Amino acid sequence: MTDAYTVLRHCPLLAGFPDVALHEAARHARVRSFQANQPIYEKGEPQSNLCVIAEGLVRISSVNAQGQEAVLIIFDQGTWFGDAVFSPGTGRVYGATAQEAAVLVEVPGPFFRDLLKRYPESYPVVLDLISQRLWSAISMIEEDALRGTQARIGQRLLFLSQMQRGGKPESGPVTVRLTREHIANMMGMTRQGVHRTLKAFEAQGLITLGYGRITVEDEAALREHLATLN
Amino acid sequence: MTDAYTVLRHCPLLAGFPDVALHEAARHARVRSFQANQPIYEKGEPQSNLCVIAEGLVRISSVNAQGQEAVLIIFDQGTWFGDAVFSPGTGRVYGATAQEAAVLVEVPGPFFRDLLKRYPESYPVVLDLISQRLWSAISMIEEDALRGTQARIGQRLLFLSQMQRGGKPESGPVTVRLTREHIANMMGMTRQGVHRTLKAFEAQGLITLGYGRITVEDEAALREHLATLN
DNA sequence: AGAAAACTGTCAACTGGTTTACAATTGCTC
DNA sequence: GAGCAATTGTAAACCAGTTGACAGTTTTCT
Repeated sequence: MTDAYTVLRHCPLLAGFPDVALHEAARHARVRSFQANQPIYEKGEPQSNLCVIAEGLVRISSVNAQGQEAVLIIFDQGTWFGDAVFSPGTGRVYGATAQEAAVLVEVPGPFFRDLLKRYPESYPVVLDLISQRLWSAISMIEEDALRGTQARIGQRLLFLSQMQRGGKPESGPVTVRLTREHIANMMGMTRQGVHRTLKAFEAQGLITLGYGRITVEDEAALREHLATLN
Repeated sequence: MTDAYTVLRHCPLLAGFPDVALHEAARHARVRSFQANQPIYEKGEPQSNLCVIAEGLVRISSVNAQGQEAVLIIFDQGTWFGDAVFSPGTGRVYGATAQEAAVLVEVPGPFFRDLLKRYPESYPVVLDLISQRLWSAISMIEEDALRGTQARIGQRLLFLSQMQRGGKPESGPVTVRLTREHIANMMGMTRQGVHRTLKAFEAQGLITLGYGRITVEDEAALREHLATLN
């Protein structure tokens, strides 16, 4: 099920393109597989491919000189990434790593930008989706500024569980396969600091903790709880 | 000097449009003046105008139920804002306020989106600039996660002073006209907490503090100092 | 000029998260 | 299935930043 055309066709970013265009893109695309924790690209690499996730999870992150990692976001099946796609010449700004085993469809940047020019009717969709990413980034900055750690961690869990569901309606528990340390790196906190909050959530029956995974038992209940605090 | 065409012509977002298009946009535009602290639009308003700053400073922010304000960014002369421009139908996501007395050129959203379709050669510039905003938002999230408060405050001061210069080369002190409280609201900190760091920077001769203003004496020196800590 | 409003400086008590350190568990590998 | 690496749980000392409170300063308004 890793037919390049099918994967591209289901990617929201490319929804504005006619089928001909996507078949052409599929011919120019390259399908690559990655093992868990294998790097996809590193900060600074000059490439500007558009990457669409056929399967698996991808972690976008930044590592500073002291070796601390900031996990910026985790993308799942069907979504796209590749930070230099629309600003050629800058090179990759952040690093991408396979969080779990993953299969990517990669469309060369120059080819993709050319395709956009040839099918300008696809631009509005692309603009809309990028603006939405901009807002969700800004809303994280907002939450960092206004809300306490409990609310921020809870919010992030909701975000991750929604991503896991892939947009499907809520129904029953959702398991997020991330270590406490990954969560901590997403929040700019320590593992121990995150632990305390998660344990509190678990005591309230909102989540269940396991080795390398966190299960959100009831998204609605968690959301409601978060609204009450801070 | 508030000729709508001239203002639009100097806005980087519109650099891809031919003169005819901008003259047309100018005819459809509305020029409005705002006093310091006057609201431009509030969160939730259904409009989607593109706002270009002819003069003054504009603060984009979000206020929560408890009345705390998160200052997300401050835009200056020549730049543009208006968060619903590219995703019509969502309404304003954040509020905009005149930080100082300001003059705006406002292009109606539906007209602007139509203009884009009629001049598709302008899309790449728009995409590039939006991606850049996305990255600068993400790099703030990254800094929040990885760096200590001193470095973050210093970095923000550099950002603000660069904005004040409007891209011109560094030369001599730059004064940022913001209160300590505004800085605190940008950092998600308290006025007192910010004060301590600023006082330390002043003691090192990196900045000078005044009523309602902060002067960065030497951007290079400040940048260098920030590199050493955290 | 005089008063009110906005902003700034400062300090002590408090507190939530970090740091440091170590033990217990889980899962993978040979 | 024994051994090892990765992950998790836990607790005390510590500390940076908040809270709350108040006095001093600068600006603005009348």
